[in-house]
Amino acid sequence: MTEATEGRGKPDRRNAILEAAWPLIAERGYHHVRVQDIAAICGTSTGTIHYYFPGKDDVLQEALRYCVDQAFIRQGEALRQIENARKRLLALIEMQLPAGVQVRNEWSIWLQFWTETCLNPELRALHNDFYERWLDAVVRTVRRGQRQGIFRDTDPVVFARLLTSATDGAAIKILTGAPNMSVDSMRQMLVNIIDTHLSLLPDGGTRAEAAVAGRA
Amino acid sequence: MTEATEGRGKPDRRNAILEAAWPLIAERGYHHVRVQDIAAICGTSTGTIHYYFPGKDDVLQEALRYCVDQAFIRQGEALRQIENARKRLLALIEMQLPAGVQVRNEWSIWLQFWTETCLNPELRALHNDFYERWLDAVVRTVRRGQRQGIFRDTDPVVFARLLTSATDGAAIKILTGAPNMSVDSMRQMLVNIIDTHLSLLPDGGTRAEAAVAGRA
DNA sequence: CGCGTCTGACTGACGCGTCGATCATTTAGC
DNA sequence: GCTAAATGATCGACGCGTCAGTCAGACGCG
Repeated sequence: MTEATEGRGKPDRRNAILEAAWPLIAERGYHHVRVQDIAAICGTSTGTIHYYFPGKDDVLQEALRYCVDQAFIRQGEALRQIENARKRLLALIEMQLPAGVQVRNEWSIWLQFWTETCLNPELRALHNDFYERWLDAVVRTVRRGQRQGIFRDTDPVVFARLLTSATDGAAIKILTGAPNMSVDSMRQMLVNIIDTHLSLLPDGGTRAEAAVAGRA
Repeated sequence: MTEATEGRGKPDRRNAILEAAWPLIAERGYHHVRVQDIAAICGTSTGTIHYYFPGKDDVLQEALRYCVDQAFIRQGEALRQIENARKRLLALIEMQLPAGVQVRNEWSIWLQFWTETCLNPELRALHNDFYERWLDAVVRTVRRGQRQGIFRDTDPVVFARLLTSATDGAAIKILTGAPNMSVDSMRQMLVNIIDTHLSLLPDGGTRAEAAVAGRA
């Protein structure tokens, strides 16, 4: 795969194709994206797309990787300056809320990625590589909080399983337009999970502070 | 839609087509199912499929409805004889665990349904109709438990949001082959949610009993 | 500097396989 | 013998991938 999908020519053009491809996938869906559509957005021809990528599937898979990598880098930068573990978790949650178009599109990509992975086990390795990063981010933040003495000693892996499951499930509800879930109630639910499972105080601790930090 | 998809002829043949279609969708994916494939399983021709359904999309959408309805009926029957609210919830969870091929396929259908609904808002009404049933089942069971005096007076809707989100998220992890989630840890996680949010005792109550009932 | 050559990005019309849908025809039931 | 049910060859649209060709700029050489 490395040499097959390794781009020829200038990487800016190649990136332009990927940058055009992934929002298209997010909005129309993997199976409804035509090579012609990507070419049109880049202001180029279908031949050019095939000049940089062997086939349509390669464009789409690379676009997937591109999108996930971009998001991961963005999150990493945002978290770098936050020391307090609780605030890191809250910031992590805040960045996952499908509020803007960007994050909504990223969730759409994930949803489709899940579907394809479920149908085609060959994608599992790639998927789990991506997903593990996000899960590890939670686990490491919990451990940090426990070292800082602001979190109870809950099993970090078990907690991360719960938090990420609830996050994914809630995002689905929002994307599908479920009437009983909104961005606000998603935030509230996730913050509540943190309070319930990590807080030192039995009643859940500083809810008010959490809500404020969550909106930052 | 009503008259367009309303079947002609004997309903057994029509149902046979749907019965053949939905596992095919679950295993190969909506977009990879050919009319020819469905016909082949039924031991019939593509013409017959089009005799009962106007187009391919109609077959697939009806198959979706068929699958969801069947599952809902099955669950309703299983729950009918269970009086105790906690045992009802545990049974509900147990039936959602993607352990066998049947339930796995149903989750695959849901996953694809979510994806399509996210991409095509016209499906939202249908999707929310289906989803609401499952959410209501949880809400009503919680209320029942509160009337029975075995559940704390947590907000049933908020609780249902959490439980269903976590369920959906956990199922996705299992279907995508995530290394840190198994059927057992999914069960454990969901039972733990019940204990934490509904149990009368502060420590979570009868975990042992719950685990046993869960396997029934 | 000027000329010829070469390379490599880019084009877009076309071939070809695929698949949904059609419809003339056959078969079965009453 | 009439109607409903079922067939499957055939049509036509669609879209991926190919490939012969264009063009601009780099390069070498006198």
